[in-house]
Amino acid sequence: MPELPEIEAYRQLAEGALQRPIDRAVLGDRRFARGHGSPRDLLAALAGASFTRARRHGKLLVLDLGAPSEGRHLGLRFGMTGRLLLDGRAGVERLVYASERDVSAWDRFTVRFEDGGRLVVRDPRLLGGVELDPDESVLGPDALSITAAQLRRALEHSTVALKARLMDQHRVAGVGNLIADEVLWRASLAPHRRSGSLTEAEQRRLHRHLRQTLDLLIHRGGSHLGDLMAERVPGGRCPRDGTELVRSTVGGRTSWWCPHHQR
DNA sequence: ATTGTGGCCTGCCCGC
DNA sequence: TGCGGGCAGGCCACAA
Repeated sequence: MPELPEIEAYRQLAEGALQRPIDRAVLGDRRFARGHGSPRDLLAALAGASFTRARRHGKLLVLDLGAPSEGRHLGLRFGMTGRLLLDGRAGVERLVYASERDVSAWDRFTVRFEDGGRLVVRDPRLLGGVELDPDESVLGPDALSITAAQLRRALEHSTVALKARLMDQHRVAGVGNLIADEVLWRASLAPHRRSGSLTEAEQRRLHRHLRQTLDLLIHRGGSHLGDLMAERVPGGRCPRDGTELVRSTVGGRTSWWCPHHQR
């Protein structure tokens, strides 16, 4: 599924869409328009403009707009099955849990450029969305660049499960279910640990593994390429010590973890 | 304010 | 071979 590494790949792909005059944009499904503004206003802001910058904040891809929509921003979300395509090229090859079929009926949002090219969000399940001027202030620090002090503030004084807190986009932006399992496994921390119970040493360890893991997965090319991924199945074993992994629900999400070394 | 829960959405896999 | 139930989880509305 698209987590931070995939969105980063989409961002890099979208850089190829900058400074290209937009003819018009089309919504393949009205439900894909999110936020308070009307779909009409969203499409009107794009016509005749161009993208000036491609940014990423957690799992939100933001394309800044130039004249005549200077100061406005297009936000793209990809849910768990959304892909980004530019001129027919995909941002990532493989997306776990998502179909890899090439079905244009799943094109929920298309930006047509005057040069004939297209930027497309293809999302079978409609869990993603497009929004004009998304409120970025509700997002926590980006997980890739978060400082140790910021992570400590995101975790402290809470009895909520550590994993739930880590996945709360208002606290830390960019960590999804697969990466949360991978990071906690690497940091030897149990997902159900109370967020505020971490010692300073554990906080530092988690911070180090969070950034290292994201960096690693970006370079490997996907959130599904973690060392734990293949074992997130019944009977799966810890790649570190061979212990059978436990499956439990933490923060409403399926979690796989090692009862031996994750404490 | 904080926290937990259920619903949305639909392709895919498994068992019958 | 076809069919139906269950599963996947990011995000949001809603309740307590």
